[in-house]
Amino acid sequence: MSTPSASTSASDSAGVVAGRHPGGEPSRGPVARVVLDSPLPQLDRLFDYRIPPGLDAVGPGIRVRVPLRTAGRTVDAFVVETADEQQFPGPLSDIEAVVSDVPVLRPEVWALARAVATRAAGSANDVLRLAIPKRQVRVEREWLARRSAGERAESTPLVPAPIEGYPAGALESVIRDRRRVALAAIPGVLRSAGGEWVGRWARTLAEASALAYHAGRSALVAVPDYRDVEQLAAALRGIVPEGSVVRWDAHQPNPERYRGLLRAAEGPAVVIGTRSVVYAPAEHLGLIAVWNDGDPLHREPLAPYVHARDAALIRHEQQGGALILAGHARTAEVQRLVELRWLEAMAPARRPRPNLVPTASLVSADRPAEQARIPSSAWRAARDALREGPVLVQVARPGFAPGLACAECAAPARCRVCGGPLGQDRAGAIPACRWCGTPAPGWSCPNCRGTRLRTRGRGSVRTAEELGRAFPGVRVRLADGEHPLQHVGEEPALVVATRGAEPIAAGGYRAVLLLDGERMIARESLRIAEDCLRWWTDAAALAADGAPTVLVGVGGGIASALATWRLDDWVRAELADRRALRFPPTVRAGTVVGQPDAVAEAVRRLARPGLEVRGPTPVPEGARAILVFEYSVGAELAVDLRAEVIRQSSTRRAAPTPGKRGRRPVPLRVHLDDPSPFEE
DNA sequence: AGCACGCCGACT
DNA sequence: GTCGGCGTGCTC
Repeated sequence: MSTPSASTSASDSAGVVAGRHPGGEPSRGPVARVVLDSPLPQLDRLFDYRIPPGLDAVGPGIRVRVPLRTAGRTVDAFVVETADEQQFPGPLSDIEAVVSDVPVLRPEVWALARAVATRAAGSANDVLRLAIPKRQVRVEREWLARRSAGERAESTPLVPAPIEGYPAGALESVIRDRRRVALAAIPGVLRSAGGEWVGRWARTLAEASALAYHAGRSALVAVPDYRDVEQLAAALRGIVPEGSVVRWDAHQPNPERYRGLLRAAEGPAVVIGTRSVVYAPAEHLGLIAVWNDGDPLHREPLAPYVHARDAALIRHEQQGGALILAGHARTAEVQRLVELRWLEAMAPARRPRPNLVPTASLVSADRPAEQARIPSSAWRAARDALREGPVLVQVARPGFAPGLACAECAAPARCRVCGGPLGQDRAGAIPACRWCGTPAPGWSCPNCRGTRLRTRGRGSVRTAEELGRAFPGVRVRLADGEHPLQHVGEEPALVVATRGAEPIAAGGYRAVLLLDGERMIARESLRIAEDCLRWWTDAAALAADGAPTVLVGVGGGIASALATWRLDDWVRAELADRRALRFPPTVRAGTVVGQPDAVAEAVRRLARPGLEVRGPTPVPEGARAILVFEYSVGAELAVDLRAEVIRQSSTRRAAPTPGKRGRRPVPLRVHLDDPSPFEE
């Protein structure tokens, strides 16, 4: 077989269809082109339907129901556009009903969904699911009532403040001239106009958003999690009118999300939220910003798996406006764009010089057990700082003991169900698997039949207990996934937090201890160094100005990059290393998973210069092939991959195992820019 | 997904 | 002669 073309037999089949319906003259009259709400890849294109007399409300963006093939079967659809003449050559069916005449699919969002899906070899439908929350009739009625009453969300505009910490006027001109920048955030915390303590980064992005808003445009800001959304919301108070801020995150109940959609579509707004906020409606886009794009939460786990940063780049190209990719530490992806001069690098007016102390050596044999993990310099820093205020202690893992081992033979204790490591949540708790959660009471060692367990490593709970004993009289507070804590006051306290769960302290921490650096950096992953720098800089950024941050147990280049805050030098070298190894993001990589013969056939048909195929290799779901390819062939490859998915989904039937009828055919799953082949 | 169309074996 | 097997392809 030769290389498949994207439009294999489009003209043929159109002819056949027209021939089959000799009575079907292309008709005149109002026609709606709709996108069907169906997961089938072969239905992921526009369909023409006649707008019957009486359905005057049909217009772009509204939700309708349409018949599909047989009477009785109807599906939901969004009207993308209306026209006077049909494009489809056969006879058209009528739109069956208008579900709601509120235009919820805005044209700019449709264009974005289509482009994002095409680039990722996925369905625009799947993207629309992220862009448009479920309809809420009550919310819609309230909104319509308010609107017909002539109420507008406008309130008195506030005067935008100059953006602090960057060269005078620099960031302002980025918003005004709609440029795109890689922004180095300034570490530290400050009090927002509303009196709450927030990271400086949040203030900067709030001010940038306000500038866009005051120019009569919308700003979209994507952050990793709801805690960051709250910081940003706090930073925006007093900077833009209350009614102009829309929150867009999964933590919100659906009615709130739907209300947010309607509000964002209404006109200029500052829409802040987690990854899917990049799909929020914004007819006039003044700014799209992504905070901390290295955080894995920006990866969308639903097909077509598009990273918020990538969606933001596409949206910027389509709609213009300023683009800001900001973080304390720059990602390799952003560094690549800086080196291509597609992004300008923008640094603070003065290089931040946090008081950072790496301590490589940990050996302290003759000290009490509680202190063994903490070098004396860090110990002194904590003790001194605790006289003045809160001290942050960052650890790698939650719980009491992240690992357990046989007390006799020292073999690591593993889960009988999945082979994962056993751990303990509390001292003396029943051991449980850290991967699947299965408890393991009455454990016995498969190696030596021993039944006693010994702890390996220290989680947040154990660290907190030990520090409590070491600093009698000091309040110890715990912050991790199970014990969420967003703010602490300025009274002395030891705050033990897992990475990423650090609360903000009023006035900043008087000292920060990064305890498990050695353990964190030891993990095997392509981006582990990048991740560590992000975890450490984000924690160091919570320190009060001048307060010491001690990185324990890590030396070498990464420690000095952190200590000197020369983070861009470091990521430049990192990207160079990856280029030498042909690793992302200097090339793109993707995976194709499905039945072994289907995957094999797909990769055979996709072969081309600029594409390297690794595998297929067996995986639980069948087989997986890894595609490594140049950016220059990405667009074409995605289109051909998509054609292959459609071809297989409409021709392939039951599994090749004979005899077994009705076996569901495993669809071919495509995941472009999948990081998994490079982890472990 | 459903469902129609189509081209080969045993029935009134 | 035809009823019906489910393989193949389409859904405006």
